[in-house]
Amino acid sequence: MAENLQEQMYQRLREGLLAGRFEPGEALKLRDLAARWGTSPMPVRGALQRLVAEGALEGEPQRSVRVPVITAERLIQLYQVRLSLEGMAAEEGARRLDAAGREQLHACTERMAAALARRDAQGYLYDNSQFHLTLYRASGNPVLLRLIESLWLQAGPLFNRLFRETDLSLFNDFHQHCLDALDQGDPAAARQAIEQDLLHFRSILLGLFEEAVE
Amino acid sequence: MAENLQEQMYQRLREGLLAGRFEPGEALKLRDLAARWGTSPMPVRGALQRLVAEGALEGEPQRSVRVPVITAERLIQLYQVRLSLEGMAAEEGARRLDAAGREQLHACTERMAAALARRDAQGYLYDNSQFHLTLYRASGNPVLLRLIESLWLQAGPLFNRLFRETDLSLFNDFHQHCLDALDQGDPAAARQAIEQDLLHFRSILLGLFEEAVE
DNA sequence: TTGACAGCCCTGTGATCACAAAACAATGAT
DNA sequence: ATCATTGTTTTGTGATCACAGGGCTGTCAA
Repeated sequence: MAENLQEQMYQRLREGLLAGRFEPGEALKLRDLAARWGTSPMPVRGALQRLVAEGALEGEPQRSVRVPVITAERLIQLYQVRLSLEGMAAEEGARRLDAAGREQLHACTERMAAALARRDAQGYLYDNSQFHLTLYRASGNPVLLRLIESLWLQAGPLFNRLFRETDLSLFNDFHQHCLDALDQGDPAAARQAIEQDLLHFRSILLGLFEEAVE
Repeated sequence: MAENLQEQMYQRLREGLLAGRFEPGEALKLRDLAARWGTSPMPVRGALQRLVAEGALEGEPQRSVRVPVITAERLIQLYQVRLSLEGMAAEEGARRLDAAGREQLHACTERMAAALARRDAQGYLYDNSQFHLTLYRASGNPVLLRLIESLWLQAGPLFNRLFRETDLSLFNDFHQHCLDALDQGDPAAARQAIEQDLLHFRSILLGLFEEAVE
């Protein structure tokens, strides 16, 4: 098992959040979660407060912690920052990525193609995140990495809707462009490919909002 | 007073951290702080964990929380991200800032000049932060703002050295350039001014490291 | 004199309890 | 019927206690 209970609770909540298992607007109550996981409310409290501090949940002082409801406006704001941060991480990562890292990225894209073929959105998204993460990690900037992960967590609650409502054919593949750029040693092109990928994803997510308005 | 104790503890710790009242590498111990502020260890624990989650303190699982020691490498990484994020916030803020906001910025620069004249580094830095904050706030992007504040907190422990060791004549003033750009309605120029300001600050801080090596 | 080991103390963690404020529901008046 | 108000329940917060793991020190052997 892990070191301490609070860390376990945090991981479970984070995982559930990224998988979109919590409804936006849902109130996460201490004693409920504690009872469900068989612990005292104490470690759950810590885990929730940590997620609030990271911006993944929102909680006013004396009230229950809630899963944030993402508006289209907030989604745009989120992606404005993601574009800047992940663009930088991609460019810097492209400069420093070694052969082993490139191999990992190739493996990821192959698995993504396979997942796409078998219409497995969840698998696709998982390897997608792995692809981005390993590239960004190569940038060697932990400050940057922490912020990016924080942003991913904030977008998490939207992904459950992707699983259900999205046509898989919408998933385009800018990762191949990125790989080509990496093999040619062109960091600027790698950055551009990543930014294109993010923009494409953003438009898909924004599309979900327009459907919801109807 | 405030709503709950944990929030008060958090504000006190944050303030002390930004003012550089804690030594880098210093271990912050629950019962010590609790006794000093006259509370139980519980709210202090929450406040410390929150600061760890925000990256302002570092704490391994079962060990005491410590004030991070900033290396030159980490400083460079920090400023790489600050440059990108605050540049974006400045440009967007410049686009949306209204007349009242511009008035506040003018007041800030006047106070900064006054502080400089009376050799008050602390006062200068305070109004400096206010200047940046009001400009960034005008960007209307809370996601961005949260990340920037998180980065400021990470650089906090360095500022106490500025108070003591730095020649005030080193403080240059790129804020006037920024104001000019704002009055002319030129967001790109405003961004450039802010970036110049950050780079200048960065070189001052890096200078402190070279002294320390001797 | 120096190295290792054992003991104690210090420190973070988790559980239980007591409390206050907020959310909810039932009851009453208009 | 609708809204305000009051009483009850729920829910987060803080304190105290019990526990376990790490670190430090003193002692003993080589």
